[in-house]
Amino acid sequence: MILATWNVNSVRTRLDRILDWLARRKPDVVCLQEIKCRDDAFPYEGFEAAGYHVAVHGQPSYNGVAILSRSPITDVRTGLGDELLDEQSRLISAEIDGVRVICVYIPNGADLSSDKYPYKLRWLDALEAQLERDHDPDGRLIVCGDTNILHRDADAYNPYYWHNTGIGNDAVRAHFDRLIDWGLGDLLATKHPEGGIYSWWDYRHLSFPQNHGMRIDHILATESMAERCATIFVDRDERKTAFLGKPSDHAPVIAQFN
DNA sequence: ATGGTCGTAAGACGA
Repeated sequence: MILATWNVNSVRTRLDRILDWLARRKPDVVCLQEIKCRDDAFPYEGFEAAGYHVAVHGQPSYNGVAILSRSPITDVRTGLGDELLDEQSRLISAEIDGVRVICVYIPNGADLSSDKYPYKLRWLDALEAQLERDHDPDGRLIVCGDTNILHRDADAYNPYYWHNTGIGNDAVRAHFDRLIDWGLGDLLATKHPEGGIYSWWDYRHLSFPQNHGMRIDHILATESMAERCATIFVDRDERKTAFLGKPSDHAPVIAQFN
């Protein structure tokens, strides 16, 4: 099974590029974030014609997540069971071939003085509660998406810049630690502990050509899935403008499981 | 290292 996660920054603007990528990479499961459209505006037809089942949890303008799968999707669930947090569409999960796949778009958090920062902490609390309540670290589980968390200094060009922000401060890193402690492995960090591999580059400041990026898109998995992971990489070509036109500011992360 | 870019949707706002 090939599984990918990709913050596409608008699924409608990026549709042709995503379909071209699906044809080339042939992933079995794709978790999309920032689709930025309502459920009824999602381009189902293109993905279904490409052979994918689709589960969507949309929202106009901001946020929105979806799962694509070659195998049938069952038991779709959305949100965190918290009225305030579920005003924003940031979580969808489904059962696919006996694996629970949770697709997340964790809040950015912004500056620590912003009210978006406590919102992020509340969101992470609720995610951890959902794992405790509904899932089993001994089961087959993948949690992936745009986590908006810089977990290790090795995962950013300039980690110090992020240390006093909602992306990389100690409190947010401690939340990531708790996900690991619960029983999730960071598959890319396990395979490539040296770091220096990024999944996001700011649109500004020529960040991508200079490789001034950060790894904030993760594929986390319980041990029974982690041990089946053969390869994992960031598909950097999808961040290139010259390749197929306007890219998202994120590149896909792709993992292959035996 | 963040004025400098995007997407959405029609002027900011979020990232």
